[in-house]
Amino acid sequence: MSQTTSGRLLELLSLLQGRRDWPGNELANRLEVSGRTIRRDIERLRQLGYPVESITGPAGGYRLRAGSAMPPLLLDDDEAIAIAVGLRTAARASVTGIEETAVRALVKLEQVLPAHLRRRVGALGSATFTPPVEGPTVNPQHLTVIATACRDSECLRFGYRSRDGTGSRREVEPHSLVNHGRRWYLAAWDRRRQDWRTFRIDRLAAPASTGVRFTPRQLPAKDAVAYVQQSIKTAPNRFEAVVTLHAAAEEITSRVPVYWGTIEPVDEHTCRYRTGDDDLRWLALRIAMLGVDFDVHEPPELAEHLRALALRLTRAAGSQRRA
Amino acid sequence: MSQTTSGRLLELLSLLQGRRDWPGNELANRLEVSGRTIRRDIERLRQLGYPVESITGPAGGYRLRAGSAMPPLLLDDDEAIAIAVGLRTAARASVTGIEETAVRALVKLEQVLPAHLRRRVGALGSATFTPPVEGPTVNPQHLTVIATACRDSECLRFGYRSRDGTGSRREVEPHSLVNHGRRWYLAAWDRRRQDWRTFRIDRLAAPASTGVRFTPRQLPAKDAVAYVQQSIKTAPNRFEAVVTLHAAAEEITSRVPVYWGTIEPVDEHTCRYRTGDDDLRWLALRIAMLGVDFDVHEPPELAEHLRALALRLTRAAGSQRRA
DNA sequence: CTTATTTAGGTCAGGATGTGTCCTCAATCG
DNA sequence: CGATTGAGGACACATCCTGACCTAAATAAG
Repeated sequence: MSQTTSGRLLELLSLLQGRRDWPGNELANRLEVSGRTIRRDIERLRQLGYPVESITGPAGGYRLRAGSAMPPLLLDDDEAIAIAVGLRTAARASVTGIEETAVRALVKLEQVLPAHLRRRVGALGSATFTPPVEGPTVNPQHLTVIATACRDSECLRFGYRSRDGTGSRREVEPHSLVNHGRRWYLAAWDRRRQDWRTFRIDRLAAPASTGVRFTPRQLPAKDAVAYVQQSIKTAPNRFEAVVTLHAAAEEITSRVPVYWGTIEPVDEHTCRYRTGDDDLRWLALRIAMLGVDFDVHEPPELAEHLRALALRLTRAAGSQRRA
Repeated sequence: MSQTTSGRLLELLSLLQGRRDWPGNELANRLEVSGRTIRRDIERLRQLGYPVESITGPAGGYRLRAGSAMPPLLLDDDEAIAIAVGLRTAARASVTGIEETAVRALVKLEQVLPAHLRRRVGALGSATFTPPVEGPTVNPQHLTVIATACRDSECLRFGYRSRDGTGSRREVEPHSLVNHGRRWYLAAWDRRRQDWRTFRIDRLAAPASTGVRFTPRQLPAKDAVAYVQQSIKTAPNRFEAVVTLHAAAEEITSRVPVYWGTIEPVDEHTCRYRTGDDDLRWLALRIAMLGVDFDVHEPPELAEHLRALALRLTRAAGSQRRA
């Protein structure tokens, strides 16, 4: 029984996080120490920078307030799972600009996530929402494997399906994981080809750390984001749409995430919308979902697709018995 | 300088969570203690149940492994934000079955989230994805306020817009927050009406804790979920759709989350899909997104809406210069 | 194989620290 | 006003923590 006091401090923190108000003597009973020690422990927490409020009088007690720094979070199993799942979706979101941080936090969490919880997260992850019309999806498992390898400078091996469909096995020294547009990219040094490459995460299969350490190289660019940008600027989406929306620009902008394209006002009641995607169905739906009238200028395939879709809807509606 | 050792233990844990491998003497430098003390601290962590692996020899060091219980998570600012945002989306998801836990974790986190971080989360939250055609959205801020009040047995005050559109101010003793279908409900004792009520979270405005404590009452049902179910079973969706899909049932089931309706096979190439929503546009899109041919049986409004949509799409496609 | 590096851990001495008991004060609620 | 609850000083005692020093074992590189 040596570090009872450190352990007790953590337990105390955990109790304070789990409920708002704790009378001192209840804490004393739980932790099996005298009330005086509890007061001293509270003082210790305060000195560590975690503000504990206290209320005197009957119905008084202690309460952990928000301070200026994050205290250690003490989570139970379910909460840890919820956080893991939440971070996975946040990492996948490609909306908020925190995807990379989410992955970093996920790496930190997964490193210490007990095995039985990891299994539960995995089970939930697969049951999780699969968008009906999906663009190629990034596997959050892959993200963490890759981010971990980046963080720890360990070589990675994976299969890769390049743009033209040919497959290959790669062995790389991963540099950074970058979220750009709605996609994830890995900037890495390809060991066989002896050169820098970027890989789209949704195109790679079964990434695994080889366990081999490497000494990080200097990326031939200002930073990873810049590098990825310059590597992919030549290869944007398969379809680039230009449409005129019959609605005010302001009305639309609030509803379209920036990464989904750009809105320019034309006049008070119309605006121009540019957006791209590899998948026509997805592209069409995105525009249709806006719920306003519009005209398609580019590309011809989109118009084609819309006509087909319209036909399908008309047929579906027409098949109803009542006119 | 008294509780240097507890503080140092936390710091050590934080370092070990932030990177994989740490040579002992680097830790010693960082924490400004001797190597012997580091070894002792590591031993302490192990005795607290946090498995620290060690590798001897050159290029050796310490490494925090996953154990059988969650260690305290030590997060930096950005990570805390990512987690908060992730939990918010997880709470809103209504897909995975972990929404309630996500809210609980969120409450725990928000209780200790420093003010400046809270502001950043708020900013991100508002910038966050707003679905183009949205059902009534639940404000995650409301969720945490309500969940906190439930946890701490504090009275709540809020405005409520009932089904028929009339508004009222309520003061309640919150009992539980329940996620059901795609919606959130609050089961609570209405103080003015002296009776139990359920409230749809997306219908209430500006919930705030009054600070008044109450002693929890017994809910007149097995549990909160049961209570909410029995209260709402009379009032499902505004529109209930029945359609026949021209695709195999298996193909569809994998792509439709259960709460979005039921699929029954009809024959090898067709199946019946039942789903409901308050919003026709949303309902229509959900079916259209499946990307298969279909026939609408119910309701007539849906057929109407589809025809209108089809017309819009045809016009949009036709307006292109090239045929 | 040898050597250098790194963790493991025993021992010791001296100072620092944690704990319970006892006490007085201050704040708050009914 | 009285009961309850936190704040915190004082003291004595046991415990613990730390750094210094030492030896052993594992491992990677030459």
